[in-house]
Parts: sequence; C-alpha cells; structure tokens
Amino acid sequence: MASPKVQDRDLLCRLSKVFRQHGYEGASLSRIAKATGLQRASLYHRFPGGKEEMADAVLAYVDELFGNDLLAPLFSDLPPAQRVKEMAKRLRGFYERGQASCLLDTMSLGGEEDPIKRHVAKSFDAWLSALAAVAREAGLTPTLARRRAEDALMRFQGGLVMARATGNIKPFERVLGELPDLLTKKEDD
Amino acid sequence: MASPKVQDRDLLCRLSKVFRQHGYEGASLSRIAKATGLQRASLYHRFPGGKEEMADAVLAYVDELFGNDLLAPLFSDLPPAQRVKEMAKRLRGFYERGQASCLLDTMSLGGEEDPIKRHVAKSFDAWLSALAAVAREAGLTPTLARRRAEDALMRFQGGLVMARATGNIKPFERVLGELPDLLTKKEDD
DNA sequence: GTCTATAGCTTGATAGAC
DNA sequence: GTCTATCAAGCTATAGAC
Repeated sequence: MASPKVQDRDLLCRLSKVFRQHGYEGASLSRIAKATGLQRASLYHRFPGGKEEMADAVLAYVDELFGNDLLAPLFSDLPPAQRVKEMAKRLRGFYERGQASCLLDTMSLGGEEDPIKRHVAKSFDAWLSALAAVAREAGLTPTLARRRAEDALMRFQGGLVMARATGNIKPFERVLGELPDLLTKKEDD
Repeated sequence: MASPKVQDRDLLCRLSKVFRQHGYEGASLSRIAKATGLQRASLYHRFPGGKEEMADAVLAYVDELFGNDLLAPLFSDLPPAQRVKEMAKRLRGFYERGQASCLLDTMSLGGEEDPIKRHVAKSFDAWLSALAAVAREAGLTPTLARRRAEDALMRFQGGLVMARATGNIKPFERVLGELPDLLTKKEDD
C-alpha cells in the first residue's frame, strides 16, 4: 500500500499503552499486535530491530510528548506556580487521573543494565532537571530546587504506584494539587 | 529424600527476590529454577498450583515478614516517632538501601483484576493502616493520620521507583529520614 | 505495507524413574 | 523430594506472496 494502515504517531501511541501497562517483558508481540491492529510481520516491517526497537521508539515518542507538550508549560512566561499547575493538569490527563502507569516505571523492571534502562534513566533525569529549573526561577537555591524536584517526582511516581496497587486515585490527585507549592515555595507549610 | 534440598523459608526468600526484581510475568520458571537451585518439576512438587501458587505464597511470606518484623516496631511502647524510626531502619535493610524493588509494586503490573492483584491491594492497605494507627497515637486526627500514612507510603514507593529508574538512592534515603516527623508531627515545617 | 505461514526457541506444566 | 524427559502453547523473528 501507499500509505500505512496505521500512521506512525497513532502506532506509537498504541504501542506505548501496551508497554506502560505490562512493562517490557509483559508486552508480548501478541498483545502488541492486538492493540495496534497489525500482524506480527507488519510490526517487524515498521521496526526491523524487533521488540527492542519498538521499546526504544516508544521511549523516544514519550520523550517528545514530554518535551513538546506535558513539560512545555514549565518554560512559559507565566509565574512559576502557574506553570507547574498547567503541567500538573496535563500530566493528570496523560496518566488518566492515576489509572495509567508511567512508562519509566514499568520499563525499569529487571536487573541487568541495558540500552532501555539507560534511556529510562536519561528521560527521568530530563524530567527532574525541568522541575528543578522552574523551582530555581521561583527563587529557590539550586540545592533546594533540586531536592524539591526529586520530592515532586517521588511523590508523583509513588502516587501512581499506589493508585495501581490499591485502585485508590485520591492520593495521586492530592499530589498533583500540591506540586505548585512544593516546587515554588521557600518554606513548607 | 527425607528433608528438602531447600527449606521452605529459604525457598520463599529466594522466590521473593525473583518476583520483586522481575514482576509476575518476568518471573519465568527458568529464572526461578536458577535462583532456587530446584528444577521445574521440583517446584511443582512444592507448589502444585504452579506459578500462581508461588506468587501467592511469596505475597503471604512478605505479609508475614511485615507483620512480624518490619512493621512490628510500630506497635511497641516507645514514643511514636521512635517507633517509626525503627521501622524505617528495618525497611532500609529489607529494601537494600533502595536497590531492591517492592513486591507490591512489581506484582501490580498488567491490566486485569485477578487474585494476585487483590492480595497486593490487601497488603498495601494493611501497611497503610499500620502507619495511620501510629500517626493517630501521636495525636493526629484520624483524617490527618490517614492522609499522612498515604503520603508516607507514596513517598516511600516513589523513592524506590526513582532509585530503580535512575540508580540514585539518595532521595530514597532522605524519605526514610523524614518518615518519623511526617507521621507524628501535627504541622509540617 | 500488510499479510499468511512457519521456523526455532522458551514458556508453564506433567509423567514417571529413583 | 528431586530428577530427566517430554508436551502443548506461547514467544520472538523470518520468508515470501500479494
């Protein structure tokens, strides 16, 4: 065919759902084929490197989503707390109010060091740096800004784990609401 | 043989390491056999219900560890903050200073509702309840105590995710140190 | 670009000897 | 209680028609 049955971005979006939900090992080609509507062999045409290339492409796709959409408000000209609030709003949608897992979490399972784990670590650090940058612009010292960024991301990830494990999404929602103060106020209250 | 090659508790301990590291889907019988030193067929003699029974036994084993050891200090007669400090010390060891994952996290991947997910949710709630109880004994209102327990567990789980994803265990260590105040002080500072 | 068909390996699980 | 040998089903990956 001239044009693909599923466009690249749509394909990556569907792929990302499988990897987010099941992790790398749980994302079997059967599940992927079912979720994308493509047969196994068609997937190998799109991703000659097989499952590992799919995983890497999904990580790159999510990197792009974060850079161009989810974290973009952090670099606007609004007041820092407003920027964080807008990011929280977008994250809330992306993570389906706590009902979807984080790719960086589910793809980091298993022991060995491999290219995927290295990609995950890089993406995580980029997210941390973006949070720390807005905290510094809010007037926090670099050290404190970094610590607050780490706290914010820990609470966020923990909220997602708790939502997945217990089905209770309220703590996750609370974390989202606390992010602006956490990342911009000089003292906790 | 009269006595088993690997005693029950040792076997469960080795099993738990595989499930913690790889999750349910990633814990293949090959990995389990290698980690336990038993052949596949021997594992089926110990766990006739197969992999699912192994997973359930591991969850029960960890429940017992939490009840009898890790969370036990919460119910001592020390001051509440001291109790939490002792729990944090034990958790620090159990999670190998952040280098080991939480079973309740890695076993909660994948979509469908099943007996394992229900067990995970129950164990998570028991942990939450124990934390909330000590917060109430420290003088917090039931509502606030529950919220602090949720916060504590979110930060803890998030710290583990961050440690696994980035290799940086310092934020996790910081969370451990903050737990006593978080669970016993009436105001944040 | 997608498909059917298939290769070859790994998976979870079982049978039966010792 | 553990083992070797084996099974059917699943897996990742490839070949070749359309």
